[in-house]
Amino acid sequence: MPAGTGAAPGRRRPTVADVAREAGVSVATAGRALGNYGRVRDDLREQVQAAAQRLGYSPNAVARSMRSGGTRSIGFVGADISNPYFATAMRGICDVAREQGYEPILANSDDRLEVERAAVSVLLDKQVEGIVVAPTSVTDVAHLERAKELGVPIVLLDRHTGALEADSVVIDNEAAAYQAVAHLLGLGHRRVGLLACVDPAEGPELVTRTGTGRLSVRGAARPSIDRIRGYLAAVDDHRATSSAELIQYTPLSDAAQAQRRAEALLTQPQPPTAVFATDNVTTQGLFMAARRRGLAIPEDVSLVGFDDLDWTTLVDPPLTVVAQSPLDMGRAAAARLFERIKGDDRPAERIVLPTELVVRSSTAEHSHGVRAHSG
Amino acid sequence: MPAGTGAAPGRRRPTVADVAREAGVSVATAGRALGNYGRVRDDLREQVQAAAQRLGYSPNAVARSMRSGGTRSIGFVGADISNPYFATAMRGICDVAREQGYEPILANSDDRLEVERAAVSVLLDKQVEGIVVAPTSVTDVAHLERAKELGVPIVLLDRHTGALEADSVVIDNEAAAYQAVAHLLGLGHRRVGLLACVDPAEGPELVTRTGTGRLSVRGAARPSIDRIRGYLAAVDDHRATSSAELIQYTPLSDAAQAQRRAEALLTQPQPPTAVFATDNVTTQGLFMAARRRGLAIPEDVSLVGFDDLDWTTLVDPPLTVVAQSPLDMGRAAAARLFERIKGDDRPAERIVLPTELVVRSSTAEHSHGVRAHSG
DNA sequence: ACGGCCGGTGAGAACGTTCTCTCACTCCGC
DNA sequence: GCGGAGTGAGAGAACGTTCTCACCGGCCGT
Repeated sequence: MPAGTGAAPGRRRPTVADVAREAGVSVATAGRALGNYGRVRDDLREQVQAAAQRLGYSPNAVARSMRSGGTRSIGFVGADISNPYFATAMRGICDVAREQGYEPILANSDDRLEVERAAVSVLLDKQVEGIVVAPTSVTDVAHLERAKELGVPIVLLDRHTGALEADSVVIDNEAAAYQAVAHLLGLGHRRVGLLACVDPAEGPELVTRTGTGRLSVRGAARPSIDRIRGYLAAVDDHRATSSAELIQYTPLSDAAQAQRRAEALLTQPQPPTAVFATDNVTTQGLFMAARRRGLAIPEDVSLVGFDDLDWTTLVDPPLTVVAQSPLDMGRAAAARLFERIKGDDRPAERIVLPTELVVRSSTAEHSHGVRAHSG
Repeated sequence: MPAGTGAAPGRRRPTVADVAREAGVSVATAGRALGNYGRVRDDLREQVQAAAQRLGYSPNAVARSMRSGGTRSIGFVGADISNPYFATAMRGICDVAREQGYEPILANSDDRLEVERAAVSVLLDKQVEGIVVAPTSVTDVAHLERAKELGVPIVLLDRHTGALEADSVVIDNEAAAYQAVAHLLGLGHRRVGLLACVDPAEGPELVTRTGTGRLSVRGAARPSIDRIRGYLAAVDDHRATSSAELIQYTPLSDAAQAQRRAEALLTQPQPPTAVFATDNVTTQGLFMAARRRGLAIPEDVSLVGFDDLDWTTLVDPPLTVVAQSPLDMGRAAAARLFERIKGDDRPAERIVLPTELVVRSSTAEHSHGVRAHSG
């Protein structure tokens, strides 16, 4: 028999029609037997399945999607998959998707709005059934609105926005930052620095002094902004030093730049005795800057970082950090997405996952600092 | 005008037929105007495009794929996207794919063959045009063979196999390991330990003593096996101590287990004075084990790790490592894949990317060791 | 015994796009 | 003025699957 498992590359895939012919039944019956829908006599079913086996038939998911509308694909749009935060979140999304029999399509936005827009557009054209997105902008959400209009549910990861009626999976960034900074202030530090992950051009405009002399931060609920807000609130509540010189800004995903900004922060005339970094890149930059400047941690300067990557316990001293779980966040986002895909139409929900301040050895009492303010 | 940008969620997407009706032309003409094929009169083209704009038309990629056969999707199957190696490789793949107008679909295999098989099968059903895979097995490749038969090119990442005629992007694992171990031996170490990433049940069976009294490793060209081979060759060439007690095995992606094995290695009666770890997980376990046991690096024990993750320069002392570039490997794999997709049918090629031994401060001369063997 | 019901089958439509084929019309040269 | 070439539009097929519908036979109830 010449037909069979020959290895001609690019051979046309057998179709239901081929199987039907081989089994001597109609296309409809073959379809029913293979697709497990409708009713087929048992002997015929086996006959069809045997024929399918012989021909090495497997269904064409594209044709199936075309007919039935469902692609069993979802999309994930994040800034950068090589960032451990997104990589781990993606892992969580993949796991849940696989349980549901779905495959995720990945797109990097590099935190650029036009790239994100294009990515979402392509995903919609590919008829994904839902999208998890860590949005670049929390104001410019027309492309996400369009997805919703087309009936494609959106779940926001890491960032929440009031501009879009969509589920989101976030942490309480303000509270987490507040807790971290309050920890430092509780140790007696009065000059606490901040290394924030915001475009440097944008930063100084965001933080302004109000009429009452306090610093405040404008802007929508991006994680870094909320973390700045938490920092300012803690400093304010504890009547610690509030000064623009204690704040440095650095763009996302630029470790070298983060380190330079950190060095600037640490080497000013009246340097902070403790610093809080708002994400894993700035944390790394901060640690390296302290190292390079020969500062002893925590004797010369206390450090609190963000994200509990595994290297934080490998360094000396182990770092005090705010820990979140991107794996759980990815899982939760995907789980919520599948509820929506299955037709859940409750009002949009904001799912807030817990963070934990993990106190290690990079923070200590400020020995020669101002005494706690007397009442 | 009631029709327009109403926000009824789940509204049917407009099709070419809708646009044609709106523009008052035939479906064929609308298709030509929108798809930029065939010839259309300029005024009609503009008319159609205006109608499309009005209706918010965008093409259904599934239907397009169905008709034309190309899905503009590729697949990537790796053990675990949350592993920095795979995450970075995926980034490289994504970048090249985007340049080509393709989207990658991601699947984790967890290094389990049956999961990998299922993933490849689903990808094929989804009609991906090519697959990059970091295969779990280098012998059981029937599922990859099937892809090739269907005309879907395969590029192997990280692992090469003679069992399949397919391009591969790898590093020279044996040479890299040899270089690392030779570096240690050159520093005067005679008892060099190995922490290898192989299933512990499998490990002892792989490494056996030959008739000439040498240790040798069986098995196909998996990275860890080749690295063991490089280790053995270096030890052998330099007539250093070759002993089963100097080798410990640990399964993939289990940092805790890796640490335990590393401690066992370091605390035996006659411990090694230097250790080589074969991948990033074992490197981390090794470092932590040395730390926990209070061993000074490099005074008490020299360490060489694998993979230059950013934490290797954050720890004290900075680690000597074998560096590879998963980003470049991902890029190269994707680039090769697209050549294949475009019809390149040259014989399969093995693309070997360079590695670099980055000497930092975790390795030093063995001070009180045995003198170099006299001739 | 006959009508209706039901399990089981086949023919064919439908999904939305691309592509082939046909045909009408225009313009040019002879 | 007429034929041929060339341009551009429309009708319809095709991709592979699922689903609707019609049909056919047997069985049951009356």
